[in-house]
Amino acid sequence: MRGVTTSGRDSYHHGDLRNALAEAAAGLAERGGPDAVTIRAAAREVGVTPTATYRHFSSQVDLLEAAKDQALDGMARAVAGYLAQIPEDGDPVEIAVRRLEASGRGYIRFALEQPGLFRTAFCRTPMHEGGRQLSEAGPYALLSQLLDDLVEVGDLDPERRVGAEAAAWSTVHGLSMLLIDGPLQGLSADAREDVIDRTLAMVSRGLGGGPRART
Amino acid sequence: MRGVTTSGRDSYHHGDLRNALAEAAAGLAERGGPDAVTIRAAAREVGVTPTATYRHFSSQVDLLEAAKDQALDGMARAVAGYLAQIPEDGDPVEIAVRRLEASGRGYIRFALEQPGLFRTAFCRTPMHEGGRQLSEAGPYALLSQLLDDLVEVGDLDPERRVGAEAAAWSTVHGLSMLLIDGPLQGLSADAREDVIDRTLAMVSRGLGGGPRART
DNA sequence: TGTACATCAGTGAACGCGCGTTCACTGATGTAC
DNA sequence: TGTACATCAGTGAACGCGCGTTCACTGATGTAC
Repeated sequence: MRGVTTSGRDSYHHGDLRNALAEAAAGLAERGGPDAVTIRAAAREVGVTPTATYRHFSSQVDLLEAAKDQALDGMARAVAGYLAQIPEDGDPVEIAVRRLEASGRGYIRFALEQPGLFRTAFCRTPMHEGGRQLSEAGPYALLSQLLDDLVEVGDLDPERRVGAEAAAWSTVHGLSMLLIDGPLQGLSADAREDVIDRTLAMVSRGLGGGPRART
Repeated sequence: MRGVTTSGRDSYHHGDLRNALAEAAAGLAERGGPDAVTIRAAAREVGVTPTATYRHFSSQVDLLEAAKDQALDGMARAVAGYLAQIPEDGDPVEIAVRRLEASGRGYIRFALEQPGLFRTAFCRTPMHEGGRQLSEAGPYALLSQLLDDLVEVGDLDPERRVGAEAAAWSTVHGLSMLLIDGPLQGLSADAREDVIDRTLAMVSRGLGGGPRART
């Protein structure tokens, strides 16, 4: 019955189980964080036997990593969204500074709006063997570009450019953590915005220290 | 046999079970993070029935919170240790700046040396009802004091003093996370030290922006 | 100093749960001829 | 176009695990008289 159409969705063969499971895993992560991503729960959600999962994922860790990927994608989208709001014309220095700030803001916003996904994106995973994930990661590359722009535009001293990714990322990441799980949890919306503004300003100042810092 | 002495350690009555369990919980956290803190494991470690735990802790969460407290204590000690190394005499500005830096360094060191405890100190706990933990926490109070000192000494503009706790803490906390669980995991010891130095310098600059920043 | 008894701090067995994973299987699909 | 058969993607039952928690209990402790 009704197994006739729509690419075999409810026939014996699912047709797209891997993606369906990955999305279910992301949904579980969104609602309950990394701990909620279990094979049985994902299978349940899709309406399939737990065993079926093993046709597409080698283990629970494998499934969790799929959820993690989805979470990272979501974060990248959020950051890109904020970045896109910055007008492209005007003073190049201001643009570069505002773009960096916008990316940080997008990062933090994502953490606040999707804490489950955020936690999943950064949850521990049984070691990938070989830490080659440093410069390859999307967010890292984007941040690098933004900082390069800052140098090119003259707001960031090249000598201070080294390791600036880590410094900027640390602040924004740490603030996200403290806001969603840590001692900054209970802040009112207003207080939160203020803290975010001030913290991002500190990064701009501490990194650039260019002309704008003296305004 | 040998149940005669030593404050009844191996008699039927343990004598100090609560503390023993709390310490066992901390040990579990040290080795395996917050997830390793279970009632059964703690009881096993102490050599006691799981049920006995319920004489001293109302639930697993209660026990986990004890481990969390121990972890926070350990962190406070680590920070205090670094702080104590800064000489008390000399240029007041430099002292204040170096003290802030030392506290950050102690924080990060603790995270690197005791990742299990660090994760436990900041793990999620089923809500304490009423977020009054903001200004009461030991680390927060200490940080506040250090920043006040910075203002008093003239290196930190009072206007920038507001919310500076969050900014400084965020950076140091975020860097810790990225170093132990995140994309900065694979760094060599040297690279790690460099990143720490540069990140702490960014904070000093971004916060103070006082005379030292122009050296 | 001795005894009766309340209280306290443990034991031991058992429950139900959800989990990851394995196994032998069966229904659906697609391909060679 | 039709049929035989290999392959693939699921099912269903079962395993063993460690967990949190409850229950009725018992041995040890300390206190009143």
